[in-house]
Amino acid sequence: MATTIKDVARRAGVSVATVSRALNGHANVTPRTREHVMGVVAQMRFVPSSAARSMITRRTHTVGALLPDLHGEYFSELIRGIDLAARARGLHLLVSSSHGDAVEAAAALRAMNGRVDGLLVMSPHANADFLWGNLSNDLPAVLMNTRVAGGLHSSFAVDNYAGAHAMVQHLVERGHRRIAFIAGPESNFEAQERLRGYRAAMLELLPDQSQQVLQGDFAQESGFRAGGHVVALTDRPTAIFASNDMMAVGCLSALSEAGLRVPHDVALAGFDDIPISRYTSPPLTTVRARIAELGGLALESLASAIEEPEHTVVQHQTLRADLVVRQSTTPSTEPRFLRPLPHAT
Amino acid sequence: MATTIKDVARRAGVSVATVSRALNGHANVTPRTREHVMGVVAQMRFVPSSAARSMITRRTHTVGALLPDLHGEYFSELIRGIDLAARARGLHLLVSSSHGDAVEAAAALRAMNGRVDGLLVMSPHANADFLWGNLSNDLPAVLMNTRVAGGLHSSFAVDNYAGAHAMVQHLVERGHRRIAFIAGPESNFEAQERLRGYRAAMLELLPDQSQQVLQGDFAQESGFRAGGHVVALTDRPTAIFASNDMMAVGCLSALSEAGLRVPHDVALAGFDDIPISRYTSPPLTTVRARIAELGGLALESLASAIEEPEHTVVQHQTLRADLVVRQSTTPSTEPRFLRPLPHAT
DNA sequence: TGCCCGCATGGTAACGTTTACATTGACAAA
DNA sequence: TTTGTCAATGTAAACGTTACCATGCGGGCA
Repeated sequence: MATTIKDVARRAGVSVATVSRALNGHANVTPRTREHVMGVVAQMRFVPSSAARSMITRRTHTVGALLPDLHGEYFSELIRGIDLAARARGLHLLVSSSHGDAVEAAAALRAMNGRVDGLLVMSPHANADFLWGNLSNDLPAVLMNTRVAGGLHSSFAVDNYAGAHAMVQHLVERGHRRIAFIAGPESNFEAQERLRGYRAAMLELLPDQSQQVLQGDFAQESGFRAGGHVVALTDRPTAIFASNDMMAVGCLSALSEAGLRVPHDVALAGFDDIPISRYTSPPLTTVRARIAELGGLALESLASAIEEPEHTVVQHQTLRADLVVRQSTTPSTEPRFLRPLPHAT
Repeated sequence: MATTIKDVARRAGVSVATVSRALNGHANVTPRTREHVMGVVAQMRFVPSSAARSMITRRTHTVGALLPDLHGEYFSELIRGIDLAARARGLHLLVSSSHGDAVEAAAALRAMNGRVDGLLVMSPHANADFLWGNLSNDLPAVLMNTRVAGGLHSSFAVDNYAGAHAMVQHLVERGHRRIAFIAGPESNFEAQERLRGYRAAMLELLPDQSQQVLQGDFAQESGFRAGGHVVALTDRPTAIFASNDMMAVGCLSALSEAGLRVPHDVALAGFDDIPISRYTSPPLTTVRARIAELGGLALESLASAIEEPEHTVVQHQTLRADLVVRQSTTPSTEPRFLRPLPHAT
């Protein structure tokens, strides 16, 4: 049915090898022949079967992305960063998202095997055993925001710990003492790191204050609930640090429903700097996670690992997380400003 | 290097044909043999080469999604809907997003050829010529939110026209006369339909009022600018209808910066009902576009077109867009309510 | 007992491409 | 003229799987 390289060769009056060479820009083809062949190719609207091609070249020109059950702008930013970098490299992107448990993630991982030249993995289940058990040994993989540190795979991560630490410091500098924290899902590595940053900073800067951690799950709804909870407290915190922007937005909604004004009655901060955080009212003080950049960097690293497997060294890079101060923690008369933090390892 | 079906056959002491049959759950294989073979397969961690497999079966078990340059929650919701439905069907998802111009989109489309069993297309460039020119004729494709109506491909679309119409009607019922509209990108089909709905409803319900359309591009920033513009008007509108939620959020930010209270001083409405719209303050009145459902339905349709190409009929389905009334258009004392609209064709 | 039928399994030709190797022909050097 | 070289092209063998047909074997039936 579909036209093959043989049909093209016949029509062009050359051999299949010549067609193949012309298509792949090989040397040793007369410009005249190449031109003629390409003309026939265009005329017949021939597209080489990537299956047959990748069968022999052992390249699919596709990378897989194994992602957790992500919502909202975090997800779209990540995909955007990856997709952009992939297209620039001429790579296709096979995504597999939203698998709840480890079994599902393992199945997804295995199904990718053979379909992709490399893998981008961001998964709460991605520990060393999981990867070893489900990943073909010779398949390059790059990890994002996971805890497998000393493993065989390169990894990229946002410096969640330092970011959270800096945010607490900012709040303390603004005079806050009772600072509540809305945590993310317990199994999530990023959530753990942010919580760790909060606890460390509190211990360091306000050793006498008790820490106040509310459970959340990174979804807006949980931020809303946490906000409602805070409002009802007798000894209300003067500042709330939500461990992601989505929850901060939910929390903001709960606070304003309760008639509390931000930042006058209570200061509020988030984490991620998703695009929408600039447009809440008041605009949200947060930590810039540069998620798109994370995805792009991970893909670049993966792509070079694919292209030259032997020259590749395993690297673990941490992306700086900058504090972004907006009105949700400062009176609106003060100018907005952006303060970079020193790069943490 | 990698283990092949031959290795498995040799180790199991059977022929490759038997291994293949066992793997694919074919009939005519003794349970005993099958079990034995599967044991060896598991032991050797053998994964069949999907390239070789799809070369002969002419199935890749992958569908492609060609998407425009989307941002924010609209994008993530859409992908989520598609991905979920795809996994349920055992299909993989190859995404290609964010191509600015038609040339880039055409390249992306052609590159998908042969890698996928079918295509999900949402693109401002997706007119009949574009599709015909770049799509293999025998490749099933389903369109989302595009204007190619009478074509060869099934299509699914949100009823943007009726949704926008209903929103204007709601605002009129609440006593508004001067209703401004923040439009989306001019080339975008959805934006056009929403604008058309606004104009038609205005003409029908408030024939003497002049229409007031501000240009936007669906990004928050443009909503923010439009909001700033409205604030400065001498004969200020009493209601603003942003043609998507992202712009509404941006607009809300501009309004509150200017000291205007929503909905007391000015009412505000959006479109899409992205998750965040429930958590703005005040919560946003909007039109529920059910984007995830759109993606899921489109994929279901595509999947059945792939499975039984001859039984498939071209269908054009329009998804009802329900009005969701929240506090941004009603005083907060009134209860929130949800009112479904009659299904429009 | 002999024959036939059906079932489990084996052998092998596809699938469409790339690529190593073979072949051709032209041209220059001897 | 002969011969060697090199560029351009052709030929055919891979790649790993599935599908088709052949084969052998055991059992039921005449």
